[in-house]
Amino acid sequence: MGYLQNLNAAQRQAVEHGMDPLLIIAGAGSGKTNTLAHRVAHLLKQGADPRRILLMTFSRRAAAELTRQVSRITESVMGSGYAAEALTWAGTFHGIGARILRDLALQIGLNPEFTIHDREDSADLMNLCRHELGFSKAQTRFPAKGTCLAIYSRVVNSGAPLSEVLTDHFPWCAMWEGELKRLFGAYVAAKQTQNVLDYDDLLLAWAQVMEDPGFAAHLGALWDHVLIDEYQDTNRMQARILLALKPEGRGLTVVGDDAQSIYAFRAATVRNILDFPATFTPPACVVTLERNYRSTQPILTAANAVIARASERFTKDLWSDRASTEKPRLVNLPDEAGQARFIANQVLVNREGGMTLKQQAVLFRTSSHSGQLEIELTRRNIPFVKFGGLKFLEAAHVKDLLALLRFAQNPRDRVAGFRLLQLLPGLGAATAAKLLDRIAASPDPLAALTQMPPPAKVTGWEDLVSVLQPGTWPEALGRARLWYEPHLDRIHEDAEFRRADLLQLEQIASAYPTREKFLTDVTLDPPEATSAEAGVPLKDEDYLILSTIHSAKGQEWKAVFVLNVVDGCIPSDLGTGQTADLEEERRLLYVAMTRAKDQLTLGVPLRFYVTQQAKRGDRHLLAARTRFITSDMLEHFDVTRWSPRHATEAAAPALGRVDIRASMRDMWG
DNA sequence: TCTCGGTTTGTTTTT
DNA sequence: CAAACCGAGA
Repeated sequence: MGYLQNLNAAQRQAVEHGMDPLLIIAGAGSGKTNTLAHRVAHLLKQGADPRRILLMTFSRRAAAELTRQVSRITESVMGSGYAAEALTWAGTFHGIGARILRDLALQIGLNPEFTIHDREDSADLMNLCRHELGFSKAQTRFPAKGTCLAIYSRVVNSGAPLSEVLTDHFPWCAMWEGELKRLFGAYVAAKQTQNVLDYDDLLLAWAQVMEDPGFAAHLGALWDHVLIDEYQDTNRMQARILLALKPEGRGLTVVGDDAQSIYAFRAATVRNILDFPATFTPPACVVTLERNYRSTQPILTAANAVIARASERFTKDLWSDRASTEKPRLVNLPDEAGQARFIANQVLVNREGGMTLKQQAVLFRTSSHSGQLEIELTRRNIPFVKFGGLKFLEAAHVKDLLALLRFAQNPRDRVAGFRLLQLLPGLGAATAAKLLDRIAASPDPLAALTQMPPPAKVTGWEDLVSVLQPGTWPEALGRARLWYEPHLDRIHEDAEFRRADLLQLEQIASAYPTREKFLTDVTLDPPEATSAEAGVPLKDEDYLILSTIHSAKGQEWKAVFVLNVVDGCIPSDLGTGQTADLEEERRLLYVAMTRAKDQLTLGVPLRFYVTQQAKRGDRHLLAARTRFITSDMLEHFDVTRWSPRHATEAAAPALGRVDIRASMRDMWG
């Protein structure tokens, strides 16, 4: 078994473990994906049927990475020609849920043509209900649509009663409990009549299907092996589903690390991991991987020091035999602009030293923190790609076109219809609502729309009706884009950039066999960035990675920079002082630090300019180093100060023509 | 009833 | 500094 030679004892134990339930506690960089991939390959080698393996990961990207590794290993073991594409059940909980629900739709009282709402769509629908119930007119302010949805989602995902969720997480909304209950009732009713599901429904409906012994047995029998990655980020409902799938735990493997749990805000609970062993009799086997293959020991020492202060903790310290004399750097900087210039300098220094841009990443707590840096990078012609933050789907023009497709797919989808109809000049909210009411009352909404006389004072009605008629895919999308074209020009100043996005969307969509498959996939796994942003490089070019810490999960780079390691950013000051929230912020910093292989740099800007002020104003606040790095931990860092004041910087040096020695001198100037 | 312009508000993280 | 909201004019 040559392929097992590269594994250490613990990894090997995990790979060769039999059918009994197994929990793998895998610290950061401990070869988790590799171990999981080897286990799958090992199962296949032993004759397991790839179509009877269910593989659920946190993100689509993780699923793709895992399947890639599995196929690499199986090919080396069993010779090429053994395709890991046969792993037909690999994806996210939500993606798998959508697939199961669509398959079973007719048997569980769902219309199989259902469409899926993303977060913004759900918030819009919540808003419609909020208006209909008259809550938006209340004399005291009613919670905003996003807040309402967050509360609803938390109740569904945690399984806790509304009152408890309110007092624990939304105390300022507690006075609205009665209204919220009514609102959520209306929201659920609206989803059902409109034949739409939101993200939470994909899990909720699945969990409810599992309550039925017949369906539970049927689904449980589909798979011999069920493997779950990032188990620390699952919530109670997901655990329920899993348990109903494999009540005795046979063939069940879960992998996770409680120190990296950063999705509690989405009702993920570490209890899932902690309680896993004792759920079964005899208890599940636990394998712990604590040898780190990623980072140098000084980086791990610092990260361990940070996580050691966590109030509750279950995994041990990581260790590595990658010695290094280079401690992680903690750099004090005058302000955010200085931080941006420092990082741009350092990135170029690394690059001159032979590290490509792709081997470096800048991480931050919230998407907006990278604003200054993006400006600096653009100014210096350093290409970058940003993960997390503004999504392709959130751009108005993309949403417009998708609304058209979704409405064609499901004419009862009120959110889509509402948006679509108002694109026509002369047609506003009131008219749109009236039209939608009328077609929703008909058994065949599309026919009703088609036969309807054009509303007065509205132009372009006939074109809209004709583009909604059924057609072949993907030609229908081409027609849709052509229809949208004049509206795009009319609505948006920068139509040119946006047109490129729509072409890209068409490109992506043409790879799908049907409109329904495309729509499902695009909401569950949206493309990352828009091309409207400046300086988006081509795929094969070298570029720097900018990412939120959340989106950086599971990834690694040679050099990692963390922005704003300052109280108020990490931890975010929105955390309202709840200890549980605070602990999550600590783990967030830990996750960021453990992404680095060779070089780790934490930026601490001392001054923040307040955003809301008169132009050229000088209101600012002084920030302090994050509370998670106390002064007694500073021995693990190389603490320096950098100021651009004395730096005689050349105006926007182009990439490739950089005087390293000068920039190194300037660094400490 | 629609649109436009001014005012207010609130602002993570993601499937 | 956006986006949501509100009120006046068309």
